[in-house]
Amino acid sequence: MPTIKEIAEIAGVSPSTVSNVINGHTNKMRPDTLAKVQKILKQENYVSNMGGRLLAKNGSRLIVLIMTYTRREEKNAVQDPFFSELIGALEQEIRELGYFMILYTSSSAEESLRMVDAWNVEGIILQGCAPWDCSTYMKNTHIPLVFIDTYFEEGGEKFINIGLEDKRGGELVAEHLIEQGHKRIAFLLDEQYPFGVDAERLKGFMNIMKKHEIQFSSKDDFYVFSYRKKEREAYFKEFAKTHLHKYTALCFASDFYAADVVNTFRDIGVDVPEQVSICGFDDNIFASTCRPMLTTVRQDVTEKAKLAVNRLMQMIRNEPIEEKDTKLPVELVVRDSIKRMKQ
Amino acid sequence: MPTIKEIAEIAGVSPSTVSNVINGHTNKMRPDTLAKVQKILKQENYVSNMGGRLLAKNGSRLIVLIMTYTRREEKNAVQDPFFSELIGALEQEIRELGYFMILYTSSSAEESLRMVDAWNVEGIILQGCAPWDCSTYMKNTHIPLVFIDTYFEEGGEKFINIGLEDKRGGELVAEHLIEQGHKRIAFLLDEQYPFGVDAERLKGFMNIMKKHEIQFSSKDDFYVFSYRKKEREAYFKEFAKTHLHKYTALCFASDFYAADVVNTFRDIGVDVPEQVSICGFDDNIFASTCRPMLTTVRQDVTEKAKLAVNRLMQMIRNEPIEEKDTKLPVELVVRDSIKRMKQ
DNA sequence: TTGAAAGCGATACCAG
DNA sequence: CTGGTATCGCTTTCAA
Repeated sequence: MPTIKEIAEIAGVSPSTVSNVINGHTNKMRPDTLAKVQKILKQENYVSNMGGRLLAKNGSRLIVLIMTYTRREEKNAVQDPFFSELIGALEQEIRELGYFMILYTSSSAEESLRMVDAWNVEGIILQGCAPWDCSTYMKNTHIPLVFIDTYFEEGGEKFINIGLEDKRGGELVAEHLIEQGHKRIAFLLDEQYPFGVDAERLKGFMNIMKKHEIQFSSKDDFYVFSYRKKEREAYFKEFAKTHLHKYTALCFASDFYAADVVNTFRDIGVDVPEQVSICGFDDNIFASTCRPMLTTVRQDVTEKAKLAVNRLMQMIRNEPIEEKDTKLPVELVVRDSIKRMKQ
Repeated sequence: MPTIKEIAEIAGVSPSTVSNVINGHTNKMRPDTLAKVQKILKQENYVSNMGGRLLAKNGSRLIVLIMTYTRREEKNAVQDPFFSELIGALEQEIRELGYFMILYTSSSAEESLRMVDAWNVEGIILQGCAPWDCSTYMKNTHIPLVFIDTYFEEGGEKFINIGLEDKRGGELVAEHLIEQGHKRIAFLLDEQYPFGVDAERLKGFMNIMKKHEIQFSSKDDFYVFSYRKKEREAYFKEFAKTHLHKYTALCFASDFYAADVVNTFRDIGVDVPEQVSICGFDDNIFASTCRPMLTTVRQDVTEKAKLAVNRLMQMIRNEPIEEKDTKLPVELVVRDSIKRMKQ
């Protein structure tokens, strides 16, 4: 791995000239020196030493993806195909732009930011940040920062976020169920006091229920299960015994849980959708890998990743951002887990 | 973010002394200077600048995970929970050791190695490297390098690898099926000429078939389907019509495909395990998320990740490695996808 | 149009 | 025991 100095020597020019060629400061340069240096650069297989770059305060070409798992800390979290698809798509975008991706699961905002400083990171993509943590990040760094799927407590209009029409998704679910003749519907979540995407999905759902004057009480028809597999499945079994008779349809904020319920119900002889309809959210691999296949709301994770990186690049290049909070469209995908009720 | 020089100034010592404190060269140092510097380091929240470190040829604290997708390039690859579990576990280990992880999906070995040089990477973990590519890596770098799940074409004894008792896994499958009274068994793969883990799994399977003198011809009883979802499912449906009657059990080299077959068969009214038994491999989330749940061979991905990082650290610290090719144990997990046949 | 030199932050050697 | 100084590779400013 040759250095700039060595290249310069071979080319018979000074290191500055080589540096200029590399960095494209090439407007007032004689074409033949340019050509000569470029040729040697290529032929010697020059790779710029990142240590030098960093130190000289040139860009580090480093983007860090910070993932903060708030719950589902167990294997679930990491086995969730949403994460791997996101990571994969992000990495690809970043690499194709000539950047490198550091993956960092955050224990604390402070720690994350220390490492951002240490590495002179050019941009941060933050996934799974809790609303109350966002401002910690914003206050303590001026590095370009893009949130993914985040809803903010306050001052959110200053943050750049790539999210989803979560509320609309919830509405789609409710509209579809009502259209299919369902009138007694429950919503199940893994969090007593939902926030972020789950809260929005629920909100949209409730909006439509209200609009159509269908009975739904967030006290009686909203149920909370555990994110831990064993407890969750026990809960579903219990639910089947004690509450299921009250409903014709059950809604979930993710396919992961919806698929789990379908399986658990099957194990105890509850037929989906004959005895109860189930609706998921995300349209990830679990939706089509489950039988019956889930009716669900589709989101395009790869698109989300691409947009996040593009937005970040705009910030890095100091371009103005017209749309700070992007909400990608959602779409209802009708499959087999919802039964049409007799009117 | 203060620099060493600034810390030195505040402490009233020289930069060298501060550096010595940071790097633990502290044996011949007066305890009070040590204490003083340490205090200021903490109070000023010192974070060492990685550019400086890199340039001074101190460790970069960088580990790169290179993932080479050979096939299943589509969403499957990246949605495969194996990858996310591996990535997650690797990141955690690496971070806890005070290192940082760069994630890089490789287009070519050369490109990967250029970036390894540029960043002064301390260690490489290589997942999914095809046998014929391994030596490219080995020949062109002296950076510590650990392979995951790799079988080598030749000279493999020089490589450090963390793998699985794949062959034993194949044996377990065959033994179990035979024990359950199956005599007509097919093996299905997504590759005409399997290599790596798939080849070993198949080999182990065939060994046992031969040992028990049960008919299995790699010409007639070995089937190749496509890794593309649509084509694959079409293939399975066709298979059900034309070949299924010849077998009582079907073996796969991954839960991903086994679960897919279970679902596809269900769609066309083929009952698993009543009409045919199915066996998977990996015991990942698809195995227990599928109905009937899959009988399969368990591997511990997290353990694999931990071992890989530990082995890499040994190499980085120049410690001798007693075991170059580690094969983690496998275990048969009996669930519901294999029927006991009448003898 | 090109080059010399300073400086970025951390380390290590050697002198005191 | 501590500090001065050269060094790593690259960028940038300014002078020629």
